Amino acid sequence: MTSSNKSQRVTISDVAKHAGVSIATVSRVLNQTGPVSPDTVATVQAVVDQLGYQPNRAARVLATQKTHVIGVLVDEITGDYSLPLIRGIELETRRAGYEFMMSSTRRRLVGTHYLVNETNTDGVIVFANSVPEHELERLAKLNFPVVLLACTSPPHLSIPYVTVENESGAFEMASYLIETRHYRKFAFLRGPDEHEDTLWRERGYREALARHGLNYDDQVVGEGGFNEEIAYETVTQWIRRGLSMEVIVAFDDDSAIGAMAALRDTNIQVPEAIAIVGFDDVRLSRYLTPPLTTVRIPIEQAAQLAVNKLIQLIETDESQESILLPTELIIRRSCGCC
Amino acid sequence: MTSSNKSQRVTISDVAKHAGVSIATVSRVLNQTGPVSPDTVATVQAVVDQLGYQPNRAARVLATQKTHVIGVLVDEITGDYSLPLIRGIELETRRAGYEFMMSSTRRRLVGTHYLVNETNTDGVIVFANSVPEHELERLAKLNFPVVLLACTSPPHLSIPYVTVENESGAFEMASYLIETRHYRKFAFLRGPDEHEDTLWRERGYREALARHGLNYDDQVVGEGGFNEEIAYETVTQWIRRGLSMEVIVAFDDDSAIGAMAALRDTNIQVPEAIAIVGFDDVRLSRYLTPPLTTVRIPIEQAAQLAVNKLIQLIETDESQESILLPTELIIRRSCGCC
DNA sequence: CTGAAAGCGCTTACAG
DNA sequence: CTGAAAGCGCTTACAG
Repeated sequence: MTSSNKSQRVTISDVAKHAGVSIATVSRVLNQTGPVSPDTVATVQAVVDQLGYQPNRAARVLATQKTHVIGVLVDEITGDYSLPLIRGIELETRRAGYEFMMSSTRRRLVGTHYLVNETNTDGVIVFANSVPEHELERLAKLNFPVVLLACTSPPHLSIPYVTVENESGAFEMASYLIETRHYRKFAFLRGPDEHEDTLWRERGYREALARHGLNYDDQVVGEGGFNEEIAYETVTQWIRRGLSMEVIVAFDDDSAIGAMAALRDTNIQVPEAIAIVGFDDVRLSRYLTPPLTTVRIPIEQAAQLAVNKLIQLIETDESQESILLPTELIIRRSCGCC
Repeated sequence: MTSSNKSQRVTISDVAKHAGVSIATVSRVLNQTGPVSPDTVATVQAVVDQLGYQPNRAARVLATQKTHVIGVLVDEITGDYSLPLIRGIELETRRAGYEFMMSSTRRRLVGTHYLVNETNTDGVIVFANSVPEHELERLAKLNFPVVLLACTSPPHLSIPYVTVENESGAFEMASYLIETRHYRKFAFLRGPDEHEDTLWRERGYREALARHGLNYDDQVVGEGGFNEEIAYETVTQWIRRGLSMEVIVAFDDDSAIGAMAALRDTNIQVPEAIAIVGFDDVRLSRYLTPPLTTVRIPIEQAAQLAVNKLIQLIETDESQESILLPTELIIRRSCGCC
């Protein structure tokens, strides 16, 4: 091995020296800015290749005030929706020649700033409720580019966002269950209140029930927590207490999975005795026994659009309207359809 | 909104001015380096808080030659193993006060450098075969910190690595299938040759078969591709051609899932007619019907260890031995056990 | 304990 | 078409 670590990294001065030009000229050919004679371009290029020169990122960032990095703030990297989300972000940032830095906010060290912020990115994507409102306010005050993913903006901030039609998705699901499957006795597994999805989905279900003369509040309602374990507990309690229901409507697939496990462990047949539906359509859902009826949300596409919107905001300082992506009802056996 | 974007961001000079000290002093209290009087510390801290000052990252990086960012190179962000991998990396980098940048190398633009490299990170984690050997050579020549994850080092480079005991995992699985389940007719769904896991697992299976007087090459062997679709195709062809087997041994869970689908679609009972086993133990596997017998690999833990090793390499320029994590046989119904 | 100044490696008006 | 020089916002010897 050669001596110390990075001392010998080749810089723009090295290239300039070898090519017999100024560093300004090297910079110009590298960035294809300003006029340079073809001969000069050729020599510089040759030297760059020969030396394997790559511009130092920090220096370039400092000079241009652009990082070409976008930040991604999520509450936790867990749950099967995370993967398409990350894939969408990676795909689209790379396509745009950007990089991304992701940080989860949940268990962050108290008192420190977020690891990913306005000092090391050109803008951030904020997933759902991962960042408290006062931080969004701070960023808005700085006029720092932010796009929300999977939630809407606090009204007074009007931050652009990309999310999905939770309300109509829930409405359609409930309508299907009532009109086509003729269910009347529902049990709901809600998500966390902090999570905006919970509110919209509940609203959609309420609305559909009301339309058919049913009252949401008369139904069995419990905590699903967007979480397998919590849902398992809740459903087990329901069974123990002898509550009756025709269908369990989970506010996301993870809690539907927990519910299904709870029924299996109490020897209750799905969907013959009790039907189950979810929300999200994670990869697992189609493989369950029975396969899970659910509402598909286009999370990868939403992530890609959020990236595009953010980059546009960064580069042009303007953003068009926020985006509400359609959801799709996915009928499988768990709802008793076939 | 205030005028332009980032012009009004507060810098160290602003803090110095407000506090009536030099920027050197501000820097000293911020970094807790060098001696500063308690009074000065207090005033500076007050000004920092009041102005909401956060040091510019690029400037700091340029001055210190440390990014506090590690790079993660993967071939593609897909497959269920990606999630624990990312989670492990995020958890451990954050714990160490680092950030990470991830980039997939597969569909990268030809001719450009990797987006994540020695110019914007202090070191990189390279997953499996995502980076060609000549690039590893280039980084080694620069003495740039690299840790391999889920593969071993090219012998002449001796790069530290963290991977799992694929060979003994495969050996144990095969031994169990032969000794306890008494299978003799195997069909293997191999992974891609470029993927080192394929080689080690195959070696483990060969060895176990040989020990029991069976020859690997006499068995049915086909492409699983670490991929559901490819495995589905292969198994469908096997059935169509009337090949017979007692158990399908997939080199990863994704191909096991594809195999299971193929058998279901040809009305062959698992495990009664043909048993199936996988490798990895992704989240889905326990939910399949029947649940999948497989070899669990501790991917999240491996990722965390890789991060630790890399950071140690960055900070002390030395690395202890490479790590081979144990695997665990997970027996479920798909192998015909119960 | 504190400050003036050099330096990190680039980009970009400004002259020529 | 090309170069000298200022500047981006920090850190860190070096003096005092």
